[in-house]
Amino acid sequence: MTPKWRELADKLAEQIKAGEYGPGAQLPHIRELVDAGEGSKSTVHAAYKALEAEGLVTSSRGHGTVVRQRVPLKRLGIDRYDKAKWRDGDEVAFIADRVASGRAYRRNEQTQTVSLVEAPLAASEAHGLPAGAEVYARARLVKEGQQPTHCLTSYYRPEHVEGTRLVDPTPGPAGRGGGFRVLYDAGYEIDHMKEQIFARTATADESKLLQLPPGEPVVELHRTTYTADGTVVEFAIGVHAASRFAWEYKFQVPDSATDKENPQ
Amino acid sequence: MTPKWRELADKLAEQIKAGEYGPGAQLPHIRELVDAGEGSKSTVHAAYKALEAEGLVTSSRGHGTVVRQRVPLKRLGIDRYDKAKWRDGDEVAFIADRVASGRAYRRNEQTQTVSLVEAPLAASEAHGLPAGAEVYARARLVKEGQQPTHCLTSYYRPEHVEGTRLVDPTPGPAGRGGGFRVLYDAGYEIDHMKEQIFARTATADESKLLQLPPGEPVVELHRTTYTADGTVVEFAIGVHAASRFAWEYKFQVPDSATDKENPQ
DNA sequence: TAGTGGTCTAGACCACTTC
DNA sequence: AAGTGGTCTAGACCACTAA
Repeated sequence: MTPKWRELADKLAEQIKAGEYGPGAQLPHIRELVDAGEGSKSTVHAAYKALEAEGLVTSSRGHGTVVRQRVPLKRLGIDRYDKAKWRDGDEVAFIADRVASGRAYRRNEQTQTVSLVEAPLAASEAHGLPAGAEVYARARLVKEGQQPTHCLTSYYRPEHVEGTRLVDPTPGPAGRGGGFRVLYDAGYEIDHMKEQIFARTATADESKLLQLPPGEPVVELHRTTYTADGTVVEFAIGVHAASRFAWEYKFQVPDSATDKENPQ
Repeated sequence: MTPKWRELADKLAEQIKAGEYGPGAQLPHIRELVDAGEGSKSTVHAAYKALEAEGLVTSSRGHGTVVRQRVPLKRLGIDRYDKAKWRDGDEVAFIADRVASGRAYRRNEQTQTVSLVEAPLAASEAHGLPAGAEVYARARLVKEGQQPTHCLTSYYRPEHVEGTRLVDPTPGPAGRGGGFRVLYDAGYEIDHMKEQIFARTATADESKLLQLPPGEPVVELHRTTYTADGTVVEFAIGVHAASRFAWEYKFQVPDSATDKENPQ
């Protein structure tokens, strides 16, 4: 037996997908549907909550229930790390990202804090340090206009960054060229990377920080950055609002029969 | 004002994280908490639903509410496509996956259907076909024991696969070596790939198919497979239960200043 | 102040599982 | 039959927004 609220939710979802309610359109008010005989207030509310969980609508008190705008996914390819962007030019990496994607840059779209902390487990493992070793953590919250889109925390070994402007706790991007430029100037040129990606629902804290509706998925990205000799110079953890990003990777199909030194 | 059901859910979540309720443990029955003064049945139920949406517990009628087992993330690296697995050996690709990860293979863990369909938009674009062109769709649902973990639909151009055993609608993997082997035997050796990844909440249909609690995140994977001359021979869309998989990619940091023919 | 969604209750009833 | 979670109602009340 499919519940009544499910049937109502499916009916509305179909109407939304059919375009009967376009992005930004108001859905019928809860009390209207109650009067129309769709069930009690709790039942209609349950249907609306399901639609919200499925990412189709957002509800807010005083306003009503509105069909969500779908922001186009920002595609993240590996050219966002192009050395030319942060080594040769004056651009800060993430500004280059904005320019490339045709979005305007505004000040205060990124805030950062730097501090010496006990490394989280994943960070100490990536750096090959004992559990609980101290590392520098550079945390930033990145916004698109008013709306936070993701937060990113980089972990550095103290001996790699002490004395550089990376550990200067000034808000804003880490100066010209960003973090990779600072490492480059300190003699650590980045060479290759490993990215690990998985999705989960946001914790209560993250929902608040990224201003997400409860239950929204986030994508967690673990990025390990190496120099040519294999030294890990940065390990970063990003938490991204899943609705805003897609990742893209291109690679050769490996062949262990002929390719004894396969990079992966 | 944080609602009563939220407070109860947070209290229980903390107890779960503290290990007071280990994996597999029974949470108090709804009616017990009602009697204990935690609120009405609906209120306690709302708290339990929240915990379920957060992936901490599963409820089922007749049984009760039980703390979820955390299955370790299966890491998907690009070696899962290793040519040696499907070209040289007898292994079907996904069986090789199981062997590599130390899991037993059982029959009927994959079902498949093959049919000639109108290409979905993403598939026609990937193949460079006009919208609505006909393609072969090979859809399979992959399970881990009883539990479905992901579904995967491959789209092929008719001229690439007609007359091969790929379009023979027999359940089970596409014979020895799987789909890539069939293409190889037909003269299309795969060479490189593009994978696009993003996360979203499951639709109602997917929740049912993958047996996920409502609101669970899924990861959608778009895979485009090319031969050496750039012909697209397969475009696949996968929908994965987010709690079961992580993706891993390694790559060189690009440098457009020296590397004019950058692959990405 | 009026209208919106959100919470909560008490109790009836349903669907499923186990005994 | 007994016990589990799930659904549904009718109505009261709360929190927030807009005019």
